[in-house]
Amino acid sequence: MASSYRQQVDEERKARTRALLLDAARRVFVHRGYHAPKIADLVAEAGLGQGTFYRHFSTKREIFETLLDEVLAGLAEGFHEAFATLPTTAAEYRDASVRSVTAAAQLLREHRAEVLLFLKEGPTIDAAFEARVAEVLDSFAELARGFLDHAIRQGIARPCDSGIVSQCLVGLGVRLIERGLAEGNDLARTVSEIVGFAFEGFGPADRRG
Amino acid sequence: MASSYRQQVDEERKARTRALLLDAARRVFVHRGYHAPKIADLVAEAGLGQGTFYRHFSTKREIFETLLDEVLAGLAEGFHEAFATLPTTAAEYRDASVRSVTAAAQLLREHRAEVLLFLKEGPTIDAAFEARVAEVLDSFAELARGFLDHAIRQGIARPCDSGIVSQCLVGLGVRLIERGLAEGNDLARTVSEIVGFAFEGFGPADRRG
Amino acid sequence: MASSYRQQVDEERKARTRALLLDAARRVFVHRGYHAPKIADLVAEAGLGQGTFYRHFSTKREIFETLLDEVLAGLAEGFHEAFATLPTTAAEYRDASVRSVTAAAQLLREHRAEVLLFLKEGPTIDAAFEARVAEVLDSFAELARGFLDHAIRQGIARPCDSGIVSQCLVGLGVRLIERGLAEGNDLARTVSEIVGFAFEGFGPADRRG
Amino acid sequence: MASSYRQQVDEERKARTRALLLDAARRVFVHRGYHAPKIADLVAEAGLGQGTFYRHFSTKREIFETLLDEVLAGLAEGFHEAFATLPTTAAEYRDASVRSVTAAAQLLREHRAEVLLFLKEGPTIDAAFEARVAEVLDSFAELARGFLDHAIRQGIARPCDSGIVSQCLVGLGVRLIERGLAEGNDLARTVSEIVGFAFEGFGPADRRG
DNA sequence: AATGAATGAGTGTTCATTCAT
DNA sequence: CATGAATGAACACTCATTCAT
Repeated sequence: MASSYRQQVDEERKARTRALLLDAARRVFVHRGYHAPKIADLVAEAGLGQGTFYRHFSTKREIFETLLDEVLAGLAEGFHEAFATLPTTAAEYRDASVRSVTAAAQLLREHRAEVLLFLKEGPTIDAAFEARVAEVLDSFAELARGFLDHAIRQGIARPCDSGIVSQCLVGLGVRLIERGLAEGNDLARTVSEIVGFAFEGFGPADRRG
Repeated sequence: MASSYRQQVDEERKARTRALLLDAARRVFVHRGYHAPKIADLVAEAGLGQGTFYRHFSTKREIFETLLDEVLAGLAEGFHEAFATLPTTAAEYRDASVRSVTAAAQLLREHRAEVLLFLKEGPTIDAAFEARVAEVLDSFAELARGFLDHAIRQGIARPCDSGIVSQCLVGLGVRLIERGLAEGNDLARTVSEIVGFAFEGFGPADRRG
Repeated sequence: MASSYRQQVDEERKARTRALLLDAARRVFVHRGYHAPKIADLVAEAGLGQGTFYRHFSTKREIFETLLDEVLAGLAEGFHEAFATLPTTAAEYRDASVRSVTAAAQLLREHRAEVLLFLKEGPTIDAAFEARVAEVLDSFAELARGFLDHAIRQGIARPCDSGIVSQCLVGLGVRLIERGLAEGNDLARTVSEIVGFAFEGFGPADRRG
Repeated sequence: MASSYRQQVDEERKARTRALLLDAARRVFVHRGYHAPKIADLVAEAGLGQGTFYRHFSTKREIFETLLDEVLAGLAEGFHEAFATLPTTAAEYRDASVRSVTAAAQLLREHRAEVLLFLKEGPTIDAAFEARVAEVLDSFAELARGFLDHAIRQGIARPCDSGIVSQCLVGLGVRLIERGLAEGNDLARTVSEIVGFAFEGFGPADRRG
């Protein structure tokens, strides 16, 4: 019993130390990128000993990946929720889009620093990590494409190459995150502009009914 | 003078060696990114001695920046040409856009590897380099915004927040380059889809006249 | 506290390692001078790893200076003692000089290797180090000058330019150290000759009373 | 004949280049010491090409030694002259000493920078060079000892250990050169003090007749 | 003969990793 | 479990030397 208690205390301490490391790593990576900081910088920020790092992670890459796994896992649920329902009528479609995009933008805004980290540094770590980033973005494109194909079939959307257009939507979203165009109080405004652009482009209003 | 001849010969040899280095660096960076290769890898690829590198560049960062200065300088002219004229009527506007976007896409396609290198690795080198990349992308956004504002004033385009929409266009373009959606024979097709999307969005066709 | 114990143990280990380095450096510098040995030679002599050097010192210059700070600090006390008292009568003066010079010579003899190192290599390291050596020698000259001026005022010494004569005394001492003329059993003999020369020169005995 | 003319022109050019190198080396060594400057610094100061150095000398040590051989050769004659005659009477002895020391001091003053270079840097180059410096100083000591022994035998000088006293005289001289105490207009004064000190020491005047 | 571009062995220095405490 | 001193492989960089011109 005593030993089991001891074991539990140790486990908790270990978990706490690990959390300190991950938190420090997040701050350091966000501030200085992936490549510049050394292991020594991470443990210094965490206020821990040099050797402690290796009791929890074996490389800088590993702690970086762990960090982003956590971030992605945190986002996944929110996204699933944001894009849960497929609208069926044209009227619903636009409103639903505004709601979904707003929810997504809010989510991303809350985790902007980490998301940017993932987008910016991820592709430069190694081929495997680059593939992960590509996969995530492609999964968004797939999501968008699903909606778009559905809408086209329903006659709600103009027939178009959904493969290309969905990638455009992803690119557009990434750029807006990078530029921080949904920061401050601009969110509603920005979402409205995005959805407007996505639905109608910037072409002449008079061509529309 | 013999000495002047000697001087010229030496200069040419030096220029040739420098070109060998830059060329090798381009191949290596495109293949393995900025961070992974060591100076030794660059000179090995160039077939030159280790010390030769330092007669021409003083850091990896310097040769990388030189390389991309050359690439950007090479692209600048082509872009200037591609977007030289502002159309005045709605009919012209779309055709002109197709022509310009096609020209730009062709240009980017020819230098895709270097452009991707610049976009992917640039922001991870240091703050100064990150700023340069941001500046280049923003200058494209500014270009787009100028066209858009002009078109809005002419009544050719729907009134919209040109600041946001122009950034969307940049993001969309970057994503298509990254995904290679204008490779192969798809260029005309892709351009047509982009322009279609940009002018009309994916909204219902029936809303248009 | 266990952690305080740990801290102390680590501190001691670090101090021991530092001492090993300084000791090895002394042997190597004495044997081969300042310029010839590489950092690698110092750590090899100490039986330590290459990187260990940089945990304690940042340049060869730094360890050299540290070494000589220690030597000078060690000598300072002895010298202070050796030259503590100002004699007041002519009879005392000569005896006191013999005692002081003997004590100083003994001290220097014990640390001859390091003193020679300081005198020989110090001025060739850089301007700052050269200035330090000059300062030390000048401080000896000042010391001598003080005694001399005192003696002149007391009528114990012949009026002379104490600035020049004190520098002569320093030079004479340095030379005897360099030539090792107080080594072996010659100390008493040498001191006697020096004091004799300093008090009476080599001029004809018959000119004296 | 033509070829012989060409040969002579080439030889002269070579000699001129060699002189440029030696002159530049002297300036650089005097200014920055032996160890700090690289070959590149020597040729830069000479305004010559990097490779040119190796057509005349094979190492930095060689040009340094050549340089000092020239300096020493230049001094040798002057010294020989300065100390040519052995005085025979006490009266002569002191005057002759003043004359000799003055001549020597003038000579050294004219070449002070090179002499200091030799004294300071010489012993830190390698064992062989150190031995050369020691040999030169010892030869001066031998010279002094010869005079001293002669004077003692003549009853002109007080019997003393001429081995020790002659080394004292050398050390005293070296120190005065180092401190520059015979610069400016002080030469006569300094010489007078030196000779006074050497002949009579600083002991009480009243002990003398 | 003089040149200066090219060279690569040699060296200082960093930093991920180990391990005794 | 946590630590931080010690480590040495890895790397950046220098500079004496060579050699084609």
